[in-house]
Amino acid sequence: MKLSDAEWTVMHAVWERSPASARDVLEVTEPETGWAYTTVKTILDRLVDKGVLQVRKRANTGLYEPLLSRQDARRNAVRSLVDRAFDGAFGSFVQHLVSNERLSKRDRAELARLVQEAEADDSSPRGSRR
Amino acid sequence: MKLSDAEWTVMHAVWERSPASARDVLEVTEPETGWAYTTVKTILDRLVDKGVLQVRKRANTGLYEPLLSRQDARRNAVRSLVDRAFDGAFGSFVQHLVSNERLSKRDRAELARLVQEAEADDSSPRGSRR
DNA sequence: GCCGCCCTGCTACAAACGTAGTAACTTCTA
DNA sequence: TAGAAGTTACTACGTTTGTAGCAGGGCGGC
Repeated sequence: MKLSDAEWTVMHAVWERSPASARDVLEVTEPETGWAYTTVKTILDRLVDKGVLQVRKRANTGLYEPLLSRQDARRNAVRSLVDRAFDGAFGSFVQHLVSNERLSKRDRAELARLVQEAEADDSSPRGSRR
Repeated sequence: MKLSDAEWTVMHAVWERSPASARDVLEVTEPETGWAYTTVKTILDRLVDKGVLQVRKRANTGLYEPLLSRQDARRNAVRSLVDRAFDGAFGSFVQHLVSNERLSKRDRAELARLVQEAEADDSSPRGSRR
């Protein structure tokens, strides 16, 4: 499932506040976006249509909850980027990151550390996942 | 500059064949996309409008050349992803990659190697970049 | 019980995108 | 040089996205 810019913004708010009313979302996003209440509402509705949010009625107010985790959304986004821009090759992507993005020293250290950790973790028989 | 899916596809072809005629692009993309000639033409024109391609007339045929390198396009795309999905935090992005994307053992090794390389390179006084 | 406020459900509308057709013009080629 | 074949310029049209207004219905306070 593909999220647009505005949808990402709303989703972040929902992930943060879930279950969140439209007003909750507005409160979180308004400072950044200056959106009208109904704008938020429209986006929420579209997200429900897309099946990525679920709505539960509490009195006359809808409470929205994610059906897609932030992590999964991120995974999708990364995959999509890799597909569009790196011809689906995760390797090229990684290579680009390390050689063409300016990682701060800290990022790089972090990256190195995490790689190590992941490496260590690798013995766990978690299965291969396509 | 933000590229759409179709635009990425065309750009890849142009990067590969530059300077490329519309027909060149069609040849490259057709197997994948099944596009009509005019579809390619439309996208090329839009890319020229966006200022990311340049066209030079050769006889009655336009030859297109990138004004944006693949690398820069990729950088933009990565930045945009980080902004949308990771709240602009490159660190979280990197963290996500290593802990939540399934890197193959090879990717991971690659990653580790590249990190090291980059690290070694770091002594060059290239400045800090915001 | 009534009123005001908030919420929802619809509608709207311009820009971007995906995809393509048509007409006219240019350029080989026989 | 006239027709064939390719190329462009323009138009088109449905969908998605960004952004929001309006009208009507319900709920909480007085």
